[in-house]
Amino acid sequence: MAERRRRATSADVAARAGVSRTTVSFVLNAKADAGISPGTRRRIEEAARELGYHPHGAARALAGGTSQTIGLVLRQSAEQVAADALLAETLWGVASEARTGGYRVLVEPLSPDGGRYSDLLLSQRVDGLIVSGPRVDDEELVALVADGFPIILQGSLPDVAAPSVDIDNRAAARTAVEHLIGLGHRRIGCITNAPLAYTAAADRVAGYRDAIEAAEIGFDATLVVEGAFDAASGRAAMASLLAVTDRVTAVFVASDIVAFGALRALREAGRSVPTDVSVVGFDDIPLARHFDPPLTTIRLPANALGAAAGRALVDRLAGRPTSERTLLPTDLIVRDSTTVHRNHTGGP
Amino acid sequence: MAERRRRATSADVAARAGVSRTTVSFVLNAKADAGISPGTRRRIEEAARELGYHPHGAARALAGGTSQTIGLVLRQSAEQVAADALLAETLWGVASEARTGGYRVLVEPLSPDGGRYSDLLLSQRVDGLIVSGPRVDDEELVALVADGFPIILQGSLPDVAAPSVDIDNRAAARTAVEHLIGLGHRRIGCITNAPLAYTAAADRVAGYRDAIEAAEIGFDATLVVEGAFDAASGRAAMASLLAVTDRVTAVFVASDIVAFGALRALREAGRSVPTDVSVVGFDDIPLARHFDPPLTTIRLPANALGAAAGRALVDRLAGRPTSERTLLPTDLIVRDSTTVHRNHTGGP
DNA sequence: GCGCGTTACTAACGCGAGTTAGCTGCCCAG
DNA sequence: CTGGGCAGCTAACTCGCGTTAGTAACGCGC
Repeated sequence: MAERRRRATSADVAARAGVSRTTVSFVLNAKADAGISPGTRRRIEEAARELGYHPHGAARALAGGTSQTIGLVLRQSAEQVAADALLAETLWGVASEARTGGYRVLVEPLSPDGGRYSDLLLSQRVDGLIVSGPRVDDEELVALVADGFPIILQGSLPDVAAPSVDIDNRAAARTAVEHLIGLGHRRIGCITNAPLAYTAAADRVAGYRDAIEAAEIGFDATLVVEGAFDAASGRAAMASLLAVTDRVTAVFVASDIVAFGALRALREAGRSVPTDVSVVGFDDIPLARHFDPPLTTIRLPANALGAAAGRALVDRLAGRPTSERTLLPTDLIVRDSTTVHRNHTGGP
Repeated sequence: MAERRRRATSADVAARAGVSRTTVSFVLNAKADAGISPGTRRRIEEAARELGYHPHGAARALAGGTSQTIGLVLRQSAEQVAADALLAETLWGVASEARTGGYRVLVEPLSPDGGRYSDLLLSQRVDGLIVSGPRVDDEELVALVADGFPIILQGSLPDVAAPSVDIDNRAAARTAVEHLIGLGHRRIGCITNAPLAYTAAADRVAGYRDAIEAAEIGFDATLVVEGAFDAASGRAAMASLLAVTDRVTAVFVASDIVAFGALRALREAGRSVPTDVSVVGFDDIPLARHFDPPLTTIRLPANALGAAAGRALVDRLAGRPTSERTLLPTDLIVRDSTTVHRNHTGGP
């Protein structure tokens, strides 16, 4: 294996250009206030290029007091990660926005139970944190926020004084269900994306209920069944929903992946979609448009969500004002899994 | 916002414990060779706890010469990332293995065309790199490897002298196609997972060809159609395959996601799976078992792949010997999308 | 009572940068 | 001829920690 030659330091550059280290630092960091003659500037830049000089990150972090790195904490279990079709896209959004702000991204995947992450911040390895999928029982998070550390929440968490970036789950769910109601459906089931301890899941059910009650249909708790991240849970939930009542003509499933399982259960029960039962999903994963039938769903802007979180953190670190709560818009994407209720006679 | 009090340094701990900074360093880094009395040790540990001392990462990196961070370069476009259902799982594997080795993971998503990453290494922000999805035309990579930097390739790249971790795409593809041949199929199509410039895609086609030729069926280039990462490409590829010939009784699709599109095209053409056409996929994404019909496919151990790459890099950084080429095993998962050829009379 | 080996620690340097305070020469006004 | 101001640069300190070389105290054998 080739032995690497020692890295060039700023002192080497200074020596080669015949100036002091200070001047090198001024030139390479574009300090405008110090008057440097064009000739000197050129000599230094040339020397740096010839030596292949790259400033040492740690040294810079130590002297400058900033690591130019942000942390992304993924508070999800391994299974949730595997099931989360949009996580990579969100990560991409965070990273690209971070990069334009001059930051790198350190990723810390952490199961909800295991492991602390405060050390990242306390050891100054990162300048700030984006916490994805925060849970209410996370007292570590609460403590860090109380200490004034720069933290952005990706997802919702009431009673925590940190800026958050999210979609309006409740309103989006309501829109989805109103779509079904508009098609004449009255017996509408709901399958959650996750246990209700997750605020996103609870919010989506709340949106479902909003729509139901606004239409004066009457909320029926037996029509709400819990799913849990994956298609298998959706299949089971749909089966149990069909066991309780065979009168639902539409179902709102708060996750496309869970909905995929629900579609399978409907197929197995001999119900055709959308003829017998209309289905609306949530997320608009890339595969949703190729479901059988193509799934009507709510588009969740994963990349934009990551980008917004990244930008919020970068802004905060730069001392720029940050909005406390950013809600990104969602869209209802109507495809072929929903249709008018058979006995529906149409609008007014 | 609460103003944070200044971090405690090791000097603070030393002062509080009534010893020198050196002793603090010895105790907290568990240097066994320096004899420290139990009493002193206890005093120091207590002082550190009371002050909430956390060693400064950058200072430690500067003094110790190692950042305890590894970089993960994702050489994929944004669309590829969105379509890659297993990326998050791989990331998880890398991170967890890195953590047990005392490393953190810095993620650098980079479109194939845009942006350099050598700076990460040259500025010593990371101690080593895992490059996922390397391309042959990556001269930056070649240069870094030639300079002896610790780099692990996730994926295959002939002629680059860096250890790599991958699956045996060719053998796995061959297994998949042999499964079809064993069921009596003779006219077998192939839809790639990506353009053939990608080694993984080329290897899988090679495996397809191996099986075809070993069975003395005769390789027919018109039966090989290119897919490109997503379901839409699979749909188009399948449609064009059906346009060329309606005599294929089976298709090997080198990606589950592409296969999902292919299934759709078959449905639209009125062909039922597996009765009219058998389909084998590749990857075993979580949704594959819920496809209609549940997809026979090759399981790609995504998490293990990430873990193996992480471990290889950690080993290499620790100076332990590393195998040049790690090939992880794959399994054929037989589900319901494949069945015996209609006119097949059975085995010997 | 001297030499020698432990035991238990510390002084001081180095890592590679950013940054502050100040120094040197030169030009020009007075 | 002197003083002031500015352009252009540098000496020296700082960040927080790891580490080498070395010191002081103590016990012990003879």
